[in-house]
Amino acid sequence: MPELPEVEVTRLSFASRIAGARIQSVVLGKPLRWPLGCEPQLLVGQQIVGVRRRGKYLLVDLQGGLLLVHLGMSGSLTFSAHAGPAGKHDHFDLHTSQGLLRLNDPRRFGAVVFAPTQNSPQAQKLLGKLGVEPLGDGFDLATFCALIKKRRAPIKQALLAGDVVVGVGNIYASEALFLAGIRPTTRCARVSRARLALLHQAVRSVLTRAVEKGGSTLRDFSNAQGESGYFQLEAAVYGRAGQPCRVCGSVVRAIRQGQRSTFYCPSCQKP
DNA sequence: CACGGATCCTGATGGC
DNA sequence: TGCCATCAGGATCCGT
Repeated sequence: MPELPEVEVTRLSFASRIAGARIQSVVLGKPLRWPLGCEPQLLVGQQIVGVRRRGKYLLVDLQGGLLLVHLGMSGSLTFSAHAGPAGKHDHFDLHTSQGLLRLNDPRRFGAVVFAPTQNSPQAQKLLGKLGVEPLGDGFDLATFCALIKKRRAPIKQALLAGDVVVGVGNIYASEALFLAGIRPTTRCARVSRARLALLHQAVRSVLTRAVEKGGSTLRDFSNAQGESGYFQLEAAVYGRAGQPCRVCGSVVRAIRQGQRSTFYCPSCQKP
């Protein structure tokens, strides 16, 4: 489901409300992608210090460790004062003194994993190979160019891989490449430095705008307060195959790359 | 080691 | 309450 903007919007919607809460009980549903990695009882009584984000992971800091929460393709979090009974797709409930944090995830590609510290093997297995944060200071153009130039894969695949820059998923990869005027199939090494500079800026701007809009283009996205209706951000190319490009009027095309849909404008985006 | 494909799972949608 | 194929926001694992 969620790319960086949706994860960040989710974080912003409950981080301050859950901070300081004490965990009262943990209820697990069906298995998620990975096991929790500790006895649920270990969490009970711990205080929640805060919620950070790394890539598409939410890091729920506890006094004695942290929970790494990933929403996979179809996950969403809610945090509410009054807890209803768990539904069919509610697979992780964290009852706290300040409300219930609940993960709903029909496809169960998501996960909640406990780690004793962020440097522990459990955490590093998931976080250790992640690329730089696109909205942070570490996302500098020279490093971005150097890493991309080393590769031979199509540029879109490199964006999605997450080991150069994190948080860019299938929707925003197509959107950023459109903004930069780069054909998604172009091999990394063949993208000019000038266009990589445009792409570097496009990644920042498309993600920033999506966070500001409250999480985008996703049809069924809602934040942890259950607020939806955030669909103001119009995609330039994603999901618009056969429709006219908003810039030049050419017909937007859809192709498959690595089992994922890619959309582009054949005249605005040059190979 | 970098790459491409298969894979986990459920639900929505559209053709027949 | 039809059946079947295809597709969906992710990312790991495995063979080459």
